[in-house]
Amino acid sequence: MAARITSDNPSRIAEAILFHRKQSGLSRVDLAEIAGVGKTVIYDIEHGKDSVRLNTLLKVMKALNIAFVMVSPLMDSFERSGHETR
Amino acid sequence: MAARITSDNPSRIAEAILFHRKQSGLSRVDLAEIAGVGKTVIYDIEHGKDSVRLNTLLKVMKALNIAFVMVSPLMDSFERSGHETR
DNA sequence: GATTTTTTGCCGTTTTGGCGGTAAATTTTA
DNA sequence: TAAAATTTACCGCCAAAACGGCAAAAAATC
Repeated sequence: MAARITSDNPSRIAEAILFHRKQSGLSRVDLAEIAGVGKTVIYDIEHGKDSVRLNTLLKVMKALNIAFVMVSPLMDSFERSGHETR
Repeated sequence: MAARITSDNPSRIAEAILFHRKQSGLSRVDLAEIAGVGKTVIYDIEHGKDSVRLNTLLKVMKALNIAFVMVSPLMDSFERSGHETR
């Protein structure tokens, strides 16, 4: 239920996006339209481009029902300091 | 141990990064140098700019020991289809 | 297996993120 | 509480991300 991504292996994002798109039976154009982005950036993401913009990736992830989660040892106390998880 | 971020509330990234930087006792310049990015982008991230580039954010997150995780119902079968979590 | 339809790959243009420099604000220290 | 040191805010320039358009490749249909 979780694919850990670091700055060492951001290319796994590519694989995950491609996998989810295929499972959803969508073409790149379909996904681009649903996500509200251009089709080129879908191509870019699936080819491991890690310099895509965060908001663009988040839109694509949302279209594929993938959540972005930040994990760290300090995150517990962060969330307790007034920032709930919705 | 996890802060869920969606494309609806990417501004929580800002809060999380700020919190971690402060806990680490780092100035923006310090963090920028450790992460290997410019100081301006630290400012941008902490001010909720969600159009930063993914690789830049990943560098900053790594410097703060924060992992990026993708979560979805399909992720289990994705990981079993030949893509292990390292 | 030829034709049609769909999907993918990539190019040129426009828009914008990231950078260093510098000023303003804040904090520290004497 | 004034001076020094540190941190934060923001500007203009340059490199590059995102876009639409179109060609090539692949898949579907007959």
